[in-house]
Amino acid sequence: MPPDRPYHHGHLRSAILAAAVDALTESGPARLSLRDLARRAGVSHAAPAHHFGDKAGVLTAVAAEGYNLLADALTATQERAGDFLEVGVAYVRFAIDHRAHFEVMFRPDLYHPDDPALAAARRRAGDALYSGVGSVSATKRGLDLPLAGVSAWCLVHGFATLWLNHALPAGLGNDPQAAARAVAALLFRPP
Amino acid sequence: MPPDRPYHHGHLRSAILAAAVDALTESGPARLSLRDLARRAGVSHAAPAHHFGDKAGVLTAVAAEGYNLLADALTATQERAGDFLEVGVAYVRFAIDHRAHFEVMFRPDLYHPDDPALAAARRRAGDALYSGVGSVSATKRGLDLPLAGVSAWCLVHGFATLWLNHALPAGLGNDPQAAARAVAALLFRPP
DNA sequence: TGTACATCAGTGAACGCGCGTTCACTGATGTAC
DNA sequence: TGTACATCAGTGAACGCGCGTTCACTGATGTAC
Repeated sequence: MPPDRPYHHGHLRSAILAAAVDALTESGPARLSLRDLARRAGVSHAAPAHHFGDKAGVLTAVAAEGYNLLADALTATQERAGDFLEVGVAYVRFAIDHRAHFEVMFRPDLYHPDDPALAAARRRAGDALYSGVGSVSATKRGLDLPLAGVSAWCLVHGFATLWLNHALPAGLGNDPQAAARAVAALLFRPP
Repeated sequence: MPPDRPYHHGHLRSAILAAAVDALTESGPARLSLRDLARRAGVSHAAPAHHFGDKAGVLTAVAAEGYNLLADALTATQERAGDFLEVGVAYVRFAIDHRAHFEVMFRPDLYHPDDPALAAARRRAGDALYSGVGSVSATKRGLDLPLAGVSAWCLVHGFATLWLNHALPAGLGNDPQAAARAVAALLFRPP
C-alpha cells in the first residue's frame, strides 16, 4: 500500500526546519536525530539527509533562521523605541520566545559556521545590535563605544542564558522582560 | 586470560570523574557515553552505571565538583585582591580553564539538580560570588545591591559564554582576562 | 592467629533499540521538439 | 497540443554500530567468632 501522500513533498525544506524547531524545543540539540525529523515531517527517514546533507546542515539552517529573526526583532525595537535599553530587553525576549533557535545560534560547534547564508544573517543581527549602541548613555560619558556595545551584549546574553537555565535568583520575579530591564538599567542608564 | 588489573579498582569514582572531564573537554556533554567513560577508566562497561546510576549521576558529580572549584577560585581572588572586578575576571578565568565543568554546571537539564552535595556546592559558589558584591562601586551610588550583583554576574557569565563560543568580536584580542577586565570595568567601575 | 562467611564492587555476555548511511529504485516535474 | 525523455526529489530495504540495561557471576574485603 503506497503512503497517503504525494511523492514530492513540495515544501520539504521548510517542513523539516519546522520539525527541527519543534524537536529542539522539546529536547534540545543533543537528542536531535534526522530520523525523528523525518517522522515529524511525515517523510521517509532518508529525506532530511537528502536535502540538508547531515544534522549540521539542518542546524545551520536553524541558526541562520534564528539570526534573521533576531535581526528583525532588534531592528523593529530600535525603530519603535529608539532606546538601547529596550533593544537589550528585546534580545532577552527573543532568547525566551525562540529558545530553540537561540540555543543553536551560539553553539557553532553544532553547525557549519562558514555557510554563506548563515554568515549573512549573523552579520545582519550584529549590525542591528550595534546600530543601537549609539544611543547608550555610555557614549555621552566618553567611553569606548564598541567596548560599551560588547559590555551590553554580554549582560543581556548572560541574563538570557541564566534565565533559560533557571539559574537566576527567584527574587527577580516571573517576568523576564521586567527583570532584564531592571538588571540592564544599571549598565545602560548609570545615574 | 583475566584482565591485567585488580578486581577492585579502589578509586573508581574519581577515575570515572576524571574520564568524564576529559571526555567533556574533547566532545562536550552531548557525546558523553557511559561505555566511553568505562573505556577511558579501564573498567568494564557496566561499572560507571554501577557507581553513578546513570549518565545524569556522573554529570551531577561533575557539576558539584565544578561549583566547588568555582567557589574556591572566587573566594581566593576576593581574599587576595579584595576587588569585585577581579572576582568577575576570576569567574571568566574559571569558565575558560574548566570549560568542561562550566558547560555542565549551567545546564541543569543534564543532571539531578536536587542532589544534596550539588546543592551545597552551588550555594558555596553563590555565596562566594555575592560576598564580593559589597565592594562593587554601585553600592556607593545607592543602587540596589542584589540587583547590582545579578547584573555583574550576567555580564561576566555572558562574556564567558560568548568567548567560549568564539562569538565575540576579534578586536577584543587574545587574552580573555584582559578583555573581560576591560568589558566589565564599564559596569563595575563607572566613571 | 586462623577460619567461616556476608557483603558488595565490579564483571562480561547477551539483549534490543535507534541511529546514520548506502543504494538501487520510483515517479513527478519540466523541457525539447 | 502532444510525446519523449532527462532530471532529480524522495523512497524503503538493508547494513553495521555504539549505546544503555539486564543479570547471573566473581572475587576481594572486612567482620564475627
